[in-house]
Amino acid sequence: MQIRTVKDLGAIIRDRRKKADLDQADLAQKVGVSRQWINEVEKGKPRAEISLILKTLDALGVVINIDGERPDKTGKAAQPKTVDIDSIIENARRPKQ
Amino acid sequence: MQIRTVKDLGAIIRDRRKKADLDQADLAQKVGVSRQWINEVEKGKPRAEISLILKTLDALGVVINIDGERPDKTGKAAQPKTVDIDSIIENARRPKQ
DNA sequence: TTACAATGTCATCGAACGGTGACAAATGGA
DNA sequence: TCCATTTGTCACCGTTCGATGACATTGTAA
Repeated sequence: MQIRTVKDLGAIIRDRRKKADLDQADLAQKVGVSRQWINEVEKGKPRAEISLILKTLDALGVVINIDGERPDKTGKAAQPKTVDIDSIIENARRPKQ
Repeated sequence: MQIRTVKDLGAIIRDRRKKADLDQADLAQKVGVSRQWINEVEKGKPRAEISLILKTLDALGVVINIDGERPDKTGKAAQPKTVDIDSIIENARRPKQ
């Protein structure tokens, strides 16, 4: 499954927590955060700290990985497969602003 | 590649930024954050906001995905493949604390 | 070396963090 | 239904966030 938003992340965490037969308090203790924090994160808290998120996923045995470039049609910020000469020239132009 | 720590994340971001031929200021503008924030994140800032991290990865065309259970030997918090009856019973026991 | 771009670092500031303690609402079993 | 567990939500508080502006350091091409 692919993760693009904090809501995706919250859904994953809630799903895995339930599959592990843990309540929010159990998971909170395992991770070392408050029960309220787990609750908010599962609902998609946008400003949660990345390291706590990583600890939470780790506690649930969830593996995050990165693929190569995003396939063209899949994401909104598709990457050009070839070198973008124009942008390189643009970057090389002297007055950046 | 697998991501387990904020340092992994920072390394990915720096690597992809350079491959995209962007400097920190370019990426910052694309994501909508300050150049300093990009700088700190690339060095493994542990308390960065998850939503900004996701926006950054998206801007770089980096796809994050989740696999099933972590393979036994790979991670420190390995998940039992079978149902853990003991922990279920423990959870079911009346006085939680 | 000189000069400029890129990166690293600092202080300041308003805003939001996460923890705690408490209570209400929802859920589920007897 | 009753009752306990779980989840959702609130106010308070000390800490840290990320933006800004400035300056130092490093990298690199002329």
